[in-house]
Amino acid sequence: MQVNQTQSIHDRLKAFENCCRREGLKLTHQRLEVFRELASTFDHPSANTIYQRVQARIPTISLDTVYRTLLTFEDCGLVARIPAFDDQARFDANVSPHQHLACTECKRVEDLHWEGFDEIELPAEIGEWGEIESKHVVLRG
Amino acid sequence: MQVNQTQSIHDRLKAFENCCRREGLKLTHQRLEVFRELASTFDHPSANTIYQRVQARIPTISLDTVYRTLLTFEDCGLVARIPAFDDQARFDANVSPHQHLACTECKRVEDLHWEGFDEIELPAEIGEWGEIESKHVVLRG
DNA sequence: TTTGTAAGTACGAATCATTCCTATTTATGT
DNA sequence: ACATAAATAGGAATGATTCGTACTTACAAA
Repeated sequence: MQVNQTQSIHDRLKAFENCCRREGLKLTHQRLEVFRELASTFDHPSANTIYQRVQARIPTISLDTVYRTLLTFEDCGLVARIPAFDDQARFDANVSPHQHLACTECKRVEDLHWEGFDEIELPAEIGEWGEIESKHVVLRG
Repeated sequence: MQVNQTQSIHDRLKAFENCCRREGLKLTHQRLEVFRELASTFDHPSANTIYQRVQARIPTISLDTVYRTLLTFEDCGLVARIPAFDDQARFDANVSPHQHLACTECKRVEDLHWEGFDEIELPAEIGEWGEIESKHVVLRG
């Protein structure tokens, strides 16, 4: 049950509501707006950026709530944490498999659809480990 | 101008000295011990771990010096920074192209030689960007 | 070998992202 | 409408990393 990028915002919010119900999460104003914000942009914002944007609609929201909400969503598989830079995490509501380009100059983060990357086989030694959590690519521009 | 993993510690230290001379870096006791420490293990330590280990030989060394030294080495291409976890950077004196497995449970980081990964072609859109800085893989175990 | 000096270091303070604490508020089942 | 467990706000705490600055040292030139 993945949130597909091609769905409309409305459909994605419906899917979001279903997911919350399924996971036993309360459907709060804050969670709805944080998700809506992330689902309606493609610029992979940081927690602080999301905080500032959501403040326009919920002036009293706290940064802590944004952080907690994003962590909750990450645990549910609703959003992906992108380790684009080592000082600040970025987030993406598109959880379908894809990679990212992160510019170390302008701090922009873009989607990268890298054919072949997800197809090549992982080395055998990985069998001894566990589940793959993430694959990440960073470039300088 | 890469420090090859197969070289002996002695040869690697020689190569290190040459690199410092070439870059106009003073060959200080602190730099030598930080490099020696990193070049003699395979466990990809954090700055703080390196600090603690080097303290055995230089009791007065400061954590700040370790951080500055590692950054200097990174700029020279003497060590690689591994963004294994988002709270703490790890370092590797092996700068030849390879990947890493990072266990989110036990925080161990291992080398991963992933045949094929370095061979597959990058998408064309990357031409518009700049130099590739790093490619990164994380797994959970 | 001695010396001048720019580079490097130590150490505490500052920064910045993220998380914790706790009193207050709210979504949701009954 | 109510009870209650979950969620939130806001400020304090944490932890990695970096700065400011006075002291020290590697190294080149004499």
